[in-house]
Amino acid sequence: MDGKLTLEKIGSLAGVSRATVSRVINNHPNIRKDVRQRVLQVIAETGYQPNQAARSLASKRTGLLGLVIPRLIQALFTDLYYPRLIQGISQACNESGHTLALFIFHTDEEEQQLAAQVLRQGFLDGLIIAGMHFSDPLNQLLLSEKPVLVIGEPLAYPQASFVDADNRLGAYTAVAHLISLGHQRIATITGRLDMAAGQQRRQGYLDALTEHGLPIDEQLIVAGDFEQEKAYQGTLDLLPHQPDAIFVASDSMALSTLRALADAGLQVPKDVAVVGYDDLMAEETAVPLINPPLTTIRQPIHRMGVQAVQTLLDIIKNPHTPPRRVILPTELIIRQSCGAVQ
Amino acid sequence: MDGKLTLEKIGSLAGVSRATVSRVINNHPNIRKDVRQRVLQVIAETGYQPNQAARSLASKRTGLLGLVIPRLIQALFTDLYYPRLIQGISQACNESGHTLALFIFHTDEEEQQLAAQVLRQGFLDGLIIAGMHFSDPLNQLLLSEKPVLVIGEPLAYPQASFVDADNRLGAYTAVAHLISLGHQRIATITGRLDMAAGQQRRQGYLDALTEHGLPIDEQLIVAGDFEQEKAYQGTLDLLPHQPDAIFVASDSMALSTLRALADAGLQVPKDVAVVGYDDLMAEETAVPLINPPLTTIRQPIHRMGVQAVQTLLDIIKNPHTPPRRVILPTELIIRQSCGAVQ
DNA sequence: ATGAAAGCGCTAACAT
DNA sequence: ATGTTAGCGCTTTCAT
Repeated sequence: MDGKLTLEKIGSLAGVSRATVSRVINNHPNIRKDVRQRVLQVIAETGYQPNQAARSLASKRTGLLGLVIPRLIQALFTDLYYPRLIQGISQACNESGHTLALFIFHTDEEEQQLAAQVLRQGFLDGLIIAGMHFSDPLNQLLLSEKPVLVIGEPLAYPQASFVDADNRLGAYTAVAHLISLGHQRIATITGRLDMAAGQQRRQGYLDALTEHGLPIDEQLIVAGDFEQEKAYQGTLDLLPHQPDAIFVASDSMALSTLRALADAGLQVPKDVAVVGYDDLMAEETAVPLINPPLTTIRQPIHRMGVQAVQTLLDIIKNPHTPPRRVILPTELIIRQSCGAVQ
Repeated sequence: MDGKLTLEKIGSLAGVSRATVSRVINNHPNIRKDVRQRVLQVIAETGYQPNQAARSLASKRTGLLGLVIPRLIQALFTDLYYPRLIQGISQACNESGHTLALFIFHTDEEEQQLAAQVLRQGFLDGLIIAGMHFSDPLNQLLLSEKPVLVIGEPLAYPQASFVDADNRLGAYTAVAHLISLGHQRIATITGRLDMAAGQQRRQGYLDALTEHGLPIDEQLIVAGDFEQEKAYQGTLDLLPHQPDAIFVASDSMALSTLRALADAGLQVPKDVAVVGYDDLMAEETAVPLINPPLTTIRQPIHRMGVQAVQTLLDIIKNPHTPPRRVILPTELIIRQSCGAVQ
């Protein structure tokens, strides 16, 4: 009974041609009210669902947006950045009637192999790439004809459209806050410097010191990589230079810093103040148990996801227009680790 | 130059018909070695990519597997269960040459509306549903013709295929462990009892007490819902009945229990031992900072994801066969909160 | 082992 | 405002 419904059949049931039914389904103008009603009626009664493949073949659109997440497995396991991003992206997809295809690459080979396949002809209407770094083989995707939007400014590709949070200003705010609390020897543990997030947060740190007339001391700058191990060691390495505060470029690293300081017998914030970045330790879970609760810069991750989809759809709709550069604001979240509050 | 490549064109370049090229691409047998070579050669040289929509239209397969996650936003924000599950599912999809379409529902309406659309004709080859509860509107998806696999046993639909971890045995193991440590008044905070995970873990708790000759004391059983708030209050409610240990049906709730006990001035594990469930506080992040580190039951979440895809593909390949019931083992992870180690 | 040809179900240009 | 018709690019019988 079911399963064999086609436009043609719906048309004959409604007493119109299949073209009219198609127009009704696709919300074309210039359809008589009563005809539209009748057609919708039949569609509802029969439970007809258009065949997606046929639509795609004829229209050259699939309604599929791809989200590509590179091989930094660690991050996906470790914190809630990607879950929140995906949440935002998914929500925006639902709202715009698109479907989200998720590509997570687990190995370099997979990344190489599948990257090409992601671009399969007529498979995706557009592509969102999250978390690239400079030498990422995913960069090749940026060169395709397909509409692409990157999350996190891709420094090596100034012509690419992207959505990002204001890393420089976020870091600046964090450090300025520490300065306002009276700290003078403010150290930093940076993120990966081959990613915009790492570079720009470092720049914000430097700018804050400079603009407030504090000297830049290279010994107070440790190169991290967003991973915990280096952050732990980096913190220990900083101690001989007696920082009175540390700005750590991610919360995940900041946890290691807290641990290292505790292991060294130092109290936070009494001996050393700490500010993180990301606000990924959700209130509801770990925060109340982390001691002391982490002052940090919150990124509007969910909104970045939503924005990414909206911007991508705009690119799809208006190709051959200048690249989009969307930069969202961040927010200073004050908790105990900076010493501003008890 | 590019972009207009079709089977026909590849065929003429290789000196064969388009049918032969199709066979080569789809690894059909009965193709002369040299012909296959020649065709593959041309494909590689031209960078030809088959048009997905056309393939789907003709073959009635899309290579798309859907993953549906119901509207329990909270969970996605809060812990790493879904990220790990998605990771496993994605990996298995990559390996089998399928693409993962992700559907996250954020509101009830979305769930109602989109659930039908997920079933759009010829859009998905199959469907994985994660984290349903009894009255979930998603249950309607189980009634469709489409191959469906559920993660987490759907108690109301005994004929559905599913993958789950052994909740009952996991809980049993946790409680038996507490008993072996000499605890006598073991309380529990259960999960949602309208989900198998909640019900079965509760059953495991009961079985462990019974089999070890301990009495069941209803006052030591608090109904939780996998959320933090009830767990906090539930823990406080338990205290007058002087439990010497608490088995909490999820790590997330167990954190609240730890907090409540601390707030009540009780020491863990000295005054009260605690065992959680899930092992979602990844070693690399919060664990070292949670005090005391949580003894817990680890679920093979990643493997459940992989298994889900494999089982679904098996169902797609062999329809009209009995439902699959895959139950994976769990593992007791001993840390400090149970008092077994220092 | 290969080719010819018939669709798959829809959209969109064209015609009226 | 609606119908007619020509593909879209592939898979899959059916021949040979």
